[in-house]
Amino acid sequence: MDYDKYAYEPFAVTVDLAVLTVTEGALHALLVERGQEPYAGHWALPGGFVHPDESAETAARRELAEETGLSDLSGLHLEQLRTYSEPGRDPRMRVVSVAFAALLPDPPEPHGGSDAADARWVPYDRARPLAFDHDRILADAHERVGAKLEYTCLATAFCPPEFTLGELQQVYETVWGTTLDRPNFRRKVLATPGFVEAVPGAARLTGGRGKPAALYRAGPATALHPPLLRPSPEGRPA
Amino acid sequence: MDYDKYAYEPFAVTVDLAVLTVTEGALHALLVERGQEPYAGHWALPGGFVHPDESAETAARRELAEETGLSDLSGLHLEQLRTYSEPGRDPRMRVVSVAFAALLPDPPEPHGGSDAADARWVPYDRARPLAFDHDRILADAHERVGAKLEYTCLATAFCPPEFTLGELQQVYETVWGTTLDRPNFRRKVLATPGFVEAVPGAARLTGGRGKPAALYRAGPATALHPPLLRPSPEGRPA
DNA sequence: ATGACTAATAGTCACTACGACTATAAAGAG
DNA sequence: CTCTTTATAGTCGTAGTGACTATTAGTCAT
Repeated sequence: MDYDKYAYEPFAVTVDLAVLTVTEGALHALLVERGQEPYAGHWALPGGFVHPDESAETAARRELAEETGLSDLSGLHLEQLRTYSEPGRDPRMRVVSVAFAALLPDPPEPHGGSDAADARWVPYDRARPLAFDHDRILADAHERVGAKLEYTCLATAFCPPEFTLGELQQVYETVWGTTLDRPNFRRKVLATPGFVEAVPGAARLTGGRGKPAALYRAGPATALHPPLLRPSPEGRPA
Repeated sequence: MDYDKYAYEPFAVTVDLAVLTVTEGALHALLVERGQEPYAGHWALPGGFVHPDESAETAARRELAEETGLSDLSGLHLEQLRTYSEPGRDPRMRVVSVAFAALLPDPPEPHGGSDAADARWVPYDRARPLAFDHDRILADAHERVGAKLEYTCLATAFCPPEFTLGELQQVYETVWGTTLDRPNFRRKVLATPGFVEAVPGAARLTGGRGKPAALYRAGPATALHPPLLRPSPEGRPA
C-alpha cells in the first residue's frame, strides 16, 4: 500500500445485505423500497454508507436496524459475502459495496425507516428485478448459503432456539429447492456429533396433526464432517 | 444506499494479495519489503490503491505486476477473500482493503518495483510478522485455500499445465500439512470425472529416480463431488 | 549386466456412509 | 373406532474410502 507515491482517489463505501429467511415453506428476502433517487420507488437490498468510525460489519447491523426497523437482531447470522467494486455499478459516483449474507429465524415484521419508503419480506422467486446490481448480490448470497448448508451447521441459524428436525429439514429443502428423505435426513443429523442436541425435558411441539416431534437445540459444532451433500440434479441413466 | 440523507465520508480503497505457491515441498507466500512509511522496511503482502476507473480485481492484477515485476500472470488464479474494514487497521487514514487469495504454479522470481523495495517468496511458516493486519489476511487465505481444496479442483491452479499425480498430491499435502496415502489419492482423483485428464502421447516425466509418472492436465470440472476431505487431526481412541 | 533403491501404479479387504425402502408409533379429524 | 398425517425405527445394498500388499519401471552404484 503506497500512500505517498500515488494520489489516491476517495471512494464511497457502502454495505448491502441479503437477508434471508424461511417462512411458509418458501425462501424470502428482506427488501426495501427506495425513497430517493437513483432508483426511487424500486426495490433494493437494505444497506447504506459505512460511517467513518465503524467497520463494515457494524455498519451492516446498524443499517439493517435503521432501514427495516427490526429490533430483535439477536438471532441474526451475519457473514461477509464479497465486495462489489466494478466502476459504474452506481450511476452517479464511485461506490464500493461490501455485501453480506444474513439469516434470520422467525422473521419479524419490518417497516420502512430512514431513507427506505417501505420494507418487506418478499418470496425469493419474486424478488427481482432489484436496483443496482442487487439481483446478482442476492443470487450470490443464495448460492453461498446453499453451499454452506452442505458442510456447516449453518441451517440452525434459520431456526428458532428450539426446533424440530422437520423444521430443520424444511430449511434444507427450501434453500436447495429439493426434497429430502426424512428418515435419512434424521439419521444424518443425529449421527453428526454436536449438530443438534435434544431438549432433555420430553418437550414436544405440535404443529397440528400427526405425531408430535421432539425438540432440539443447535449444538456446539460448526462444521459438518462428512458434509451433507445436496442431491445432484442428474437423471439416472436407463 | 442513501447518498442524500447522510453526508458520506470518503475512504481509501486498497487491495492486498496473499499469493501462494508450492515450491520445494513447502508452501510459500509472495511478500514485498515496504519502501515507505508506515512500516518502511517491514514485510507485507503486495497491494495498493484501487484506481478510480478499475475494479478491485483489475487493481489486484495491476498491483501484483507492478510491485513484484511478475510478467507471466497467465496461470494466476485470483479469488476474492474478504474485505477488511476495521477502523484503525491503518495508522494514518481510513483504509478499506479488499483482500485476494491468489495461486501461482512454478513461481517466477520476483523483484521489487514501484514502492516495494524488494519482493521475495518466503516460506509460509517464516512469513510473519507482517505489516498492518496482513498476518491475519495471510492466515485467512491459507485457511480458505485449504478448505477449497476439499471440494473444488483448485489444486490444479498450483500446478503447471502438465503435471504428475505426485505433484498434485504434493499440493494437497503441503497446503494441508498432512500426508496422504498415494494409491488412495490416485484412485480418488482418477475416479472424479473431469478433475484431470491424461496427456495422450505416452508423455512421461522424470524427476530423477523411480518409475516415470504419467502426465495429466487439468480437466474441465471445477467442483469435487464427493469432496476430498482432509484427514481430521484426531487421535484414535484406545 | 546385477542388485539395491525409489517412485508409480495395480489391486485387495473391510468398514462406513448413504440412498431407497418398509414398518411402527402417536397424534387429530371425521 | 378408523383414516390420515407426521415422527421415528429399522433394513438392505452399494459406493466411497482408509489401510494395506504387490508389481512395474526406472536410476544409481558396483
